[in-house]
Amino acid sequence: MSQMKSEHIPKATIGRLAVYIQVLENLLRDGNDVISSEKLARACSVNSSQIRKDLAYFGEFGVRGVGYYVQELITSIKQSLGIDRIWKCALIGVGNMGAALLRHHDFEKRGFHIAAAFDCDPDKIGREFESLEIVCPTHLKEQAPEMGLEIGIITTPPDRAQRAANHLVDANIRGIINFAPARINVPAHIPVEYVDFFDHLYAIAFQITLGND
Amino acid sequence: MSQMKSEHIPKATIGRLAVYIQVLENLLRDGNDVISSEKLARACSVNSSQIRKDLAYFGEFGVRGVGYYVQELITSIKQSLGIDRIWKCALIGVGNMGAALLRHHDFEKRGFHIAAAFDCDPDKIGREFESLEIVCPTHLKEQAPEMGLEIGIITTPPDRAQRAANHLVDANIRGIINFAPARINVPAHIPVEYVDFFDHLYAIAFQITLGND
DNA sequence: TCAATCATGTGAAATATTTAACAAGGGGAG
DNA sequence: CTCCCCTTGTTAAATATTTCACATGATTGA
Repeated sequence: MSQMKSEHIPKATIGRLAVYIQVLENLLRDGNDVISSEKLARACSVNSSQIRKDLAYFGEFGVRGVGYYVQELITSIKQSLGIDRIWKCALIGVGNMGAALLRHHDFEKRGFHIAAAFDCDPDKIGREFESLEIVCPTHLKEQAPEMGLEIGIITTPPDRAQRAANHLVDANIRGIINFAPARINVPAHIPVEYVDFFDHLYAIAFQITLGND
Repeated sequence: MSQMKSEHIPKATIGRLAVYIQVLENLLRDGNDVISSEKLARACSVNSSQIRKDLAYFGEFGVRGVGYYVQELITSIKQSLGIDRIWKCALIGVGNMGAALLRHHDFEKRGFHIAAAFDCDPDKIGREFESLEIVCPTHLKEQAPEMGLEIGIITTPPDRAQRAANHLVDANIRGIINFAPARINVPAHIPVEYVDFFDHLYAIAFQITLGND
């Protein structure tokens, strides 16, 4: 059980926890059982206090004078993030991006099971893709509770994103990942994350350009 | 020419500029010619001062008493970010993710042209994918300058990411996007961005879990 | 032309995050 | 058992970012 202190947790901390997991899993694969915040910090390119502080939001996972047991720490971080279980997801929009995500089997590996796929294109409805029958989004409201769908993944064109969001909200989904390049409006209690990897390309372009002025 | 003040620019600002572009382009499509920071702020779910301050790093793009001319602002932001031109990219690792990116034609639309694809798998070398011949990464060093490749995209398995990075560095690439779930080491003058959309899934899982404690 | 209005750009105040510094505590050698 | 070493967890200081508040300048209408 994670010994959670209920302080406000910076969003940046959550992002770094994801990095720590990644690095810790690679360390484990290489046979490291124990690691100090100092060494982990170097591997993640962050400050070691940062790591200790990030972890302190959730509990005390280390042993003074020793460091952190890698496997244990991975487990603790996953518990803290709430990814020590399977999350069932509904995907809306089986276009390029949607199809790519359905094929991308890492979802399962990482604990996110895409259990249903929706699309409003009549040509697609009824067809099977990656052993999932494509269903009309109007059925979301009835299927979501039946199937226990909790997270919605929007992969529609931008002008359909809001409609997809409405369907998800209506179906009582608890959180949304939006891959469509458009902002959406949903009730405040439903968290939304926007994914657009062009952000990162822009960041690189900017940094390169900056260096050369 | 962007009237750039050389102050340090927060990374978060770059991320928001990408959001502004997205929202502005949708506004333009809907026939809005002019917009105030206040209205844009609401559409982006940020504070209006934030927008004015973000833009102020790069120049003065608005008209007092009026607001911003949407098309002009888009152009100015793109200039500021250095994305008012085509960037040529080299992709390494034609697996699931790499193939998906090669098929994803938005790259071209957004000004990032994947001009060459590399993979060290002998079965893949020589084959054509999306009208690109897959080449052995050892040829990067000779092809990069010839073709003017500037940005490297790593889509290898995690244990191959560092080797891919080394090839890119050796070929004098100027920036790297790493989709592989592993940290890489490169000289400090080469910017690296890590892309992993599971970060966002973790963030959603965390926020949902938090709400229910 | 002048006043009234409006929204920008910006310096100063309020927050938030990161880093540094160290006290607290576990482990091992003698 | 005690002392010494090592690394954590945490408080306090330093930085960075965001928000507020308003002076500045452009536009419009009388």
